[in-house]
Formats: sequence, structure tokens, C-alpha cells
Amino acid sequence: MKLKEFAKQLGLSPTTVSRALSGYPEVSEKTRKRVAEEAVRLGYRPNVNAVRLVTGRAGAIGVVMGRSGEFQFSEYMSGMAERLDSEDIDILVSPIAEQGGKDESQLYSRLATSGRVDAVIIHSPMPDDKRIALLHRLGMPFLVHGRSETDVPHAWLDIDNEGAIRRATSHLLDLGHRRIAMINGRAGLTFSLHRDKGYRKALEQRGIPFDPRLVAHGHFTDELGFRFARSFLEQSPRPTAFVAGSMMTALGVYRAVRSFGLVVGRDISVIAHDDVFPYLTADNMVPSLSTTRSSLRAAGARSADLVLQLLSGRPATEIHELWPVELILRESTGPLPQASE
Amino acid sequence: MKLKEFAKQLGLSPTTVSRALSGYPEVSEKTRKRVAEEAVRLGYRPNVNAVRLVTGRAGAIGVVMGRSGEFQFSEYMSGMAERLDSEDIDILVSPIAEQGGKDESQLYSRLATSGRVDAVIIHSPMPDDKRIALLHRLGMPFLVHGRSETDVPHAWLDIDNEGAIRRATSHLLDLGHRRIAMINGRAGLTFSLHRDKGYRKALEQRGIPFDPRLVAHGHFTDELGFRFARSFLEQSPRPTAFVAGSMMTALGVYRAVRSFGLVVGRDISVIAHDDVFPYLTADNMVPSLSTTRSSLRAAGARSADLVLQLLSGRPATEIHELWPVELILRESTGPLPQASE
DNA sequence: GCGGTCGTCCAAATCGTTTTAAATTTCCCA
DNA sequence: TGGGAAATTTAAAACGATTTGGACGACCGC
Repeated sequence: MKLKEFAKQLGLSPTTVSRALSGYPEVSEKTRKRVAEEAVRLGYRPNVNAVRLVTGRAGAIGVVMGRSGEFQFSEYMSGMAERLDSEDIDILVSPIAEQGGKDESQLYSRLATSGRVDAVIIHSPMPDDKRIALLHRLGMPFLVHGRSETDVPHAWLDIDNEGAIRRATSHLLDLGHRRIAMINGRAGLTFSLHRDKGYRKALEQRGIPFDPRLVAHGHFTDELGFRFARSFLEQSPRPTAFVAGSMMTALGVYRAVRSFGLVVGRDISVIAHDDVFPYLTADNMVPSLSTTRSSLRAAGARSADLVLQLLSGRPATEIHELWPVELILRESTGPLPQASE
Repeated sequence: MKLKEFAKQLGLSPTTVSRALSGYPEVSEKTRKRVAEEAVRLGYRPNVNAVRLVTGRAGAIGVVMGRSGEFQFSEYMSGMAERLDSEDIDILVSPIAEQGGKDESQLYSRLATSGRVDAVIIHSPMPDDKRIALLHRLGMPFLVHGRSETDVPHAWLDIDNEGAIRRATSHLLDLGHRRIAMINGRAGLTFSLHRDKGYRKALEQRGIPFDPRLVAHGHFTDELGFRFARSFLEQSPRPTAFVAGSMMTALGVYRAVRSFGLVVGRDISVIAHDDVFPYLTADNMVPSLSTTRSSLRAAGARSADLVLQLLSGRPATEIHELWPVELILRESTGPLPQASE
């Protein structure tokens, strides 16, 4: 069913019908209502591609997915989808062609010039992320999920990684721990740097020297959690507490601790960052895991919302949101055991 | 840069340029080459929306994402993305409006009539899935990831869930286990039924009666894995082996076993299905987890491939792929302990 | 009853391509 | 050298909507 045909059935011109459906004021309330009703009855829906061509809008938001298929991804997308459900806007997922390098910027260029999307969301930025400058230069609206230190104006939404890790570390210090190991995210990413900063600040406040041998960087996988934790535990004196970057990391840490015949929550304290997944919950771990918590799904929903604001004209420089992170104490954290002192 | 402008710069007509770029035979090799080179040099790319309007093709494949944001999702999508990287085809993610019910079919209708996608992939089908009949009726090409028993012709790609679980169960029986519990997927879904069938067949072959108290259904979460496993272990006599539906489920099972003071691989054997995630590997669990294994990423890549075949005219009735599943034995499975007999 | 305003509605241009149908050029052979 | 087939190229008509610039009455005040 095309507009022309539909209009004829109504005895109206295509113009009027189009306006009625788009909510323009030049059409009487009576006919608007009639048009709306008939559209439903006859099942008329404007052809998306025609609308896109003529308006120049793509009706889609692009999300670039890393090669490694992070487990966090679907949770964030669920959130976005939740928010975009009511709008007539799609989510477009683009794979990254090659890790880092030139191909990545090519992907963004193509995304921008092809007119496939109206805006892009980028993840895991670095302090001087080249993508940000690129997208700005291309004139493509974008939101950064995370933060960067570039001068290029850009909208962003981030959680307070520094504060979260600072509080987590401080809490462990309060409990008497002095050798606290941290398994951080990939080196060079802003959030990893922020977490590092939070960790150091907490130590600094107590006048405890920073020991680089207690910090590791890498993907959030159970394997790295396990390996790093083991290598930390082999040190002497060994750490008595861990700050783990993710739930998966924490799984590895738990295993590593057990493999040394130690008990989490008694011999070794663990705090991890939790993005709140329906399929893996900190409460259910044994012992239950203390976490710094922030809903990734909520971040996804809000991201979609902010992109919509961006598209409707709100200046990117106004869009900066820093979310606080909760610290949830459970059984995996406890006072420094006497013997270890 | 528009086609008209670009053509003028080349001293050719838009028609010729369009044909040269689309690889039609009516243009001489010499000009084709020149056009291609200049297109790169001047950065001309056809406007996607104009192409879509005139060709009627959307240039996108739709994937419907469940509300619950399954952790498997991004791995499958990564696979799809991998395959579609070379094509000029997008992946469109649609959230499901409401769980089940009427809204779901509305979503598919809209997806089909709006011209947003050329094909759709549906997941976790049921034996008489309404979506299949609906999409068929709407004339929208689609691929079912999983299987169904409907008469409606449809393309599908599935793994041999029945065979996998049958082999897993048989292996446990070989080891002497007699009370084997199974934590299956959500009730009513085809793959759950297939797994159930595989489980029963294995028992039947040994003449062991099926005990419904040893089977549970639900989402693949660590929480359900833990709860179900605990409730099974409370039975008397308790099961000596578990078949777990997913890696997350297995995590819960491991915890439950430990919470009873039992040891996986010695007191209790566990086999789980593994979709092969980079962030959670069976090899790294302690003890390492025996699995039925099938790469979800590969399935995603192949799905994209099959959809492309579908779109280029291959009949849906020809597209049926059943993938075998590997059985990988590791430390979590062992002979029935003497004391338990 | 006339000119102006307002509220509705419409004809036609437009978006940037692909593709049909026709026009041109090239080429080969009688 | 001319005729016709084959190889190139082109002009113009789609595709299905939005939107610009008017047109047509109805209504009001003077």
C-alpha cells in the first residue's frame, strides 16, 4: 500500500495525508484523526527508505562491536533497545574490521558517509582517542560511552570508575589490608586509567607506597583473572586482597584463591566491578561477592536517550553525564587475618 | 559528492557510472577501471538510502534480541558480523516489545512491512513456532537458528542437541553413574525438547527408567544452576552426575556441589554444553569442565552466509544444516565413586 | 459586498540512485 | 565504402515519500 493509493482511498491528496501522519498543524483535527484511523485499518506504513531518502535521515544509530565479542555487549544493547522501542529508530551493529589501526577509522568514515546511521556510539575510548577527532571532523553526531581527554567537543556518558575503585580500595584498607592487588582492564583505555587513579589515590591517602607488581592489565576474562591472581599469590609476601575488573575476572580470582588452599572472605578479600548481569550475579557466588555496581543496561538506555537529544539539536558540549557507582559489601571482603600480618 | 556531479567530472553519464560500479557487462573494461579508480580518489559512494529506495532492497538483516539480553547473543552476532564484513549488509537489532504474546508478532509484521530488512533470523524456536508461520505468510525471507516441527517450509541451522546430550549422558552411564540429573533450557523450546530426547534415549538404551524428579528447566543463569543443583543434591539418593545446559549453569552447579562439601570430578561428575566463549572457558575451570562443544560464533557466521544464499534465490527448503557437537572430556567427569553405589 | 486573513488542502518539485529503452559509436566484412 | 551487428553510452522514467509555494473557500470586519 503506497501513499498515493492510500490517499486516493481517503479522497485526499498525498500531501495532506503525509502531513496528517507526521503531525503538522496545517491539517484539521478531524481529518488527522480519520487519516490515522484508516492508516491502521488499511495497514498503511510509509516506506522507510523513501522517507530516509527525502529527509536525509537514516533512522538508525550505529554501534560498533569489537572483534572479541565482549559479554557486556548484549546487556548494553538491551538497554538501548529498551529506550528505542518507542521511537522508530533502529540499532545498527557494525563489526570492527581490524583491531585498531587504519581499518578502524575507515569503518567510521564509511559509516558516516554512507548515510546508514544518524549517530554513532563508541565504546572503550582512550584518552586521546582518534575516533573522536575523526567523527567530529566528519560531522557525524556521536556519543562516547566512557571518557576521553581530547579537546574535541563530544557528548559522553560514563560511570565514576575512579571513585568506585577508590572507595573499594579504601574499604579494603579500612579492613586492615595493605597489600592489595588490582586486575585492571586493557592498558591504555581511559576507564583503566581512571581505575588506576582511584586505586593509587586510596593508597596515597594512607601513605601506602604504590607497588607496580600488584597491578595487571588485560581483557576481562576468567582466564586472565585466574592467571593474574595466581601470579600475584605466588609473590611473597602475597597480597591479602584483590580488586577485580569484572565478574568474569572475579570468577578466575576465586578459583585461583581456592587453588592455593585459601578461602575468599577469610584469607583473601575480593571486590569486583559488577555491570549487573541477569545471568551471573554477585549475590549468588560463594562466598557472595562484594562489588562496585553500576547497571550497564541502564547506561545503554540512557545512552540511547542522550543520542536522541543530540539528534534533536542539543549541543554535544552540554551532554556530559557521570554516574556514581554503588559499593555493595558482601561476604567476600573481611578484615585482614591476624596470621598474615 | 553525488552521482551526477561525479559523472560530470568523469565526462560520463550517470548511467554509465552506475553500471560501471555495479559491475554490469555493458561497460567497457577500460572505463570501468577508470570509474573505479576515480571513485576511490574522489571518495564517491552511492547514497545508501537512494539505492535502497530504487532497488527495494534494505541491505540489512534483522535479528530479534530477547528482553533478557542473553549472554550468548553477542557471540553469535560477532560471528554474523565477521561474515557480513565483506558484504555491504548491515545487522539490525530489534528488541522484542513484550515477552511472547501478541506484541511479538506485531514486531515481526512491522519488521517485514516496513522494508527495514531483507531477511530475519529467529532464535530459540518452539516446535510449532507461530513466528515461522507469520514470516512465511508475510513473505519475508528468514532463517531459523534452531529447529521447529512446523510444516511451513523454512531454512534452518541447528546443532545436534539430541545427539550431544545423548552422548554426554551415555558417557556418564559408561562411567557407572545411574542417577544423572539434567538442567535443561526453558521448557517448550525445541532445543530443550531435543536435549530431553537425547537424555531419555541414552537412559533407555541401558534400560534405566526415566525419573522426572531429575530434570529441571529454566534460563541459563548461574543462579538457576545453583538452585536446581542444590535441590537435586538434597534428594536421597542423590544424583552422582549432572548434565548442565550452559557454562553459566555449570558455574552454579559447581558451587552447589561444593556447598555440599562434595568434589566435582570425584564425588559428582558434571558435563555442560559450551558455546565457546572467549571470556569463560571450560578448560580453565577447576576442575576443568567436560563439555559438549559447538562454536556459537561459527554458527553466527554460517547463519549470515545462509541468509545471503537465501536472498540470492536459493530455496529455503534446501537450506537445512545440522551441525555435529563435539564431546570434550576433561576432569569434571569421572567414574562413579564406590561409596555411592 | 469587497478586501484581507485564516484554515485547509493540493500540484509539483525534490531526494539520489537504478534501469528501461533508445541513441550513438565502433567494428567487421562484403 | 556502405550496411548491419555489436559494443558503448545516454536520456528519461521510475522508486515512494516530504515539502515548497500556491490555490481555494470560509469567515470576518468595515
